Amino acid sequence: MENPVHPDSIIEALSIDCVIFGFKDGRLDILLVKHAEGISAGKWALPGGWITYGESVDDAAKRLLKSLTGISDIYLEQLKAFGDPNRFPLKRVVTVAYYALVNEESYSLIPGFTASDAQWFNVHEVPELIYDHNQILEFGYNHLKHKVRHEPIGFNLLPAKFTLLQLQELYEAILETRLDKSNFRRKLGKMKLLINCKEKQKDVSHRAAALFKFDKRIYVTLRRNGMVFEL
Amino acid sequence: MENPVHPDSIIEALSIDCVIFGFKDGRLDILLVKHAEGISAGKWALPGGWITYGESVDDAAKRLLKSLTGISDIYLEQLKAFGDPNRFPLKRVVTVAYYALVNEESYSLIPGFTASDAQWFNVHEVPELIYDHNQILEFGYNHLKHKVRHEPIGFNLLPAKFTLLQLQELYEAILETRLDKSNFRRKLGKMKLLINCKEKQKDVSHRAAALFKFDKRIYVTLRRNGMVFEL
DNA sequence: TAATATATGGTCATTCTGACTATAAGTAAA
DNA sequence: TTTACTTATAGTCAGAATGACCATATATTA
Repeated sequence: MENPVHPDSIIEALSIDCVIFGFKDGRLDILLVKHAEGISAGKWALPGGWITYGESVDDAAKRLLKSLTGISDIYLEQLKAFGDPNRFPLKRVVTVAYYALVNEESYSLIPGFTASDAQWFNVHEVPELIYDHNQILEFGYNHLKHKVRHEPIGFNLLPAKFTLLQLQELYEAILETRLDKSNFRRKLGKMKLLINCKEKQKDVSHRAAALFKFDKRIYVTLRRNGMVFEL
Repeated sequence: MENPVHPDSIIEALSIDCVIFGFKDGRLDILLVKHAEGISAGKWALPGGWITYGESVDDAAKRLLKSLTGISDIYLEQLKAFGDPNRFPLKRVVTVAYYALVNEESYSLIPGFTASDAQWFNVHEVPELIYDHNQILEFGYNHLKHKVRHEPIGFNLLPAKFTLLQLQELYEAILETRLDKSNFRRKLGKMKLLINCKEKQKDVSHRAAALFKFDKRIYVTLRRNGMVFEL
């Protein structure tokens, strides 16, 4: 009744790929790695790799993300399994895609041993990627657009303390639309999701804005019960 | 560069399981099959099986659902991959769960060759299932609850022509809540999703209600742009 | 001191919501 | 044939939310 294979050996038919979103200066970015070895060496791809027999699929996603980019302890959630029979050359591989939200400033990218480079790309200026990775990215972006309107997950893309304008620009970047500043604030206020840090922005050449953090308790409630972020 | 295995042989590490919801007489049901052979013979389970090298994961889900229950051409969408290393005995198997919405009356269940029985169970009276199938079911039910509030997918559970009360009872069953009849109608009316068939209900012992069908064009728009079904 | 950039708060007509009420149109029981 | 019962369908109304604005405050830089 025991697993006949070593827990460290990989499951040949299964891989992981991560769609990692970052946010900086009002732009929504996506993290890509350049393959250092294998059949797609030199090409850009979503960070990913193989699952072993000893770990859960979720754990594999965490491990791979960390080993390829140095990023850990972030919002990481399963997106979808991609299982077209011809999506991968050489053999049949189904990949389980994950998506993650990162505050870009908090992490310095450290390309791992199978990646020669790791870099942020504007989500609208992505190069051609290997296999079906462009499709996976597209799917992930659409998923994010939908999800951000019903759950307060966008905060994972911001630093711990942020201004209301930063938050608004984040939503504008994701949803590709312009929002009314005053109405946006009113809506956020009623949600009770934000806590005023009683601090001011620094080093800006205009009136400094108040800094906010978000209330994790309310966050849990809103995630459970859903919310409506029609802006 | 060719796949070294026969397209009909199965991918050992991957399976499919389907969470199939049905609706009848105001009750939300779930379809289960009783295994006829193998290590879990005699036990209830979600309908599922193995993926072959020659088919996509989506196609495998369709094939398995049809061969186990006789049901085809329905709303079937991927739910999530479940990948705990110990979820399946004997060997390491990751399963890709799908969920489907069916109008119960439109199909007669035909247990397939590896299932000795196929039967609808009230979603709140489900027996103990094999492996992690109770967890998968739970996940699927929560997913449905969320999704039904942002996309007009509930209609897949109803017959082609239905009354407004039937639609309301469907939402009440899924969301486990009571809704105000008058407000429900007003909201549906504004959505422009329903088309009056200009027909009346028959064989009821009270005033007959108008029958409606739903507008597939509006449906596509609402799925794309999202909607809010706060009732 | 003026120009300008952003912050922050407020107005107001319109629409939406939730809780109710009222009437209509059928069947079934008295 | 009248009455009871069931569901259908329409309407009311106060309060909340929305979208498009406007006004003022506070900071830096020319």
